[in-house]
Amino acid sequence: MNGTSEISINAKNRDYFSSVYDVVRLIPPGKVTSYGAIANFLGSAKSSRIVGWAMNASHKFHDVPAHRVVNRNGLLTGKMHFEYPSKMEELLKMEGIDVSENRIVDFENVFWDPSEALQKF
DNA sequence: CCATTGACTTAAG
DNA sequence: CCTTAAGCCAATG
Repeated sequence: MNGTSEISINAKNRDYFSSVYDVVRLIPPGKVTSYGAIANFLGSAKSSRIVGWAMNASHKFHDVPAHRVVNRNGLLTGKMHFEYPSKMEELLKMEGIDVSENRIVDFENVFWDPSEALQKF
């Protein structure tokens, strides 16, 4: 079989990466969360950078709404990694989230904390 | 195994 | 609000 490389990547990253993707997939439309919140929910609050690492590879997984993950200030720090820089902002506004100057407007009101919304598994 | 990197976060000035 | 610096940890070469 020739498609084993992609599968092996998935298998190798299954532990942490897949857990991150699971959480991101559960973010309700119109809500956002932060890298640190995801890391905290997964039990490793200091691995927020690893969550960003996982998101960098999330392009392979079409079900992951990466635009709903921002940094703890509500800044769209990952926008440069989309197909084009304004894509992230467009996707957010399409869900009713207002964005101004690369920042989520009323960030605390649209913030979705997986630790409160989800049961730990 | 060592050095570098990074879609983070916190603290300090 | 701005920039630096340090801590952090997995991936990458």
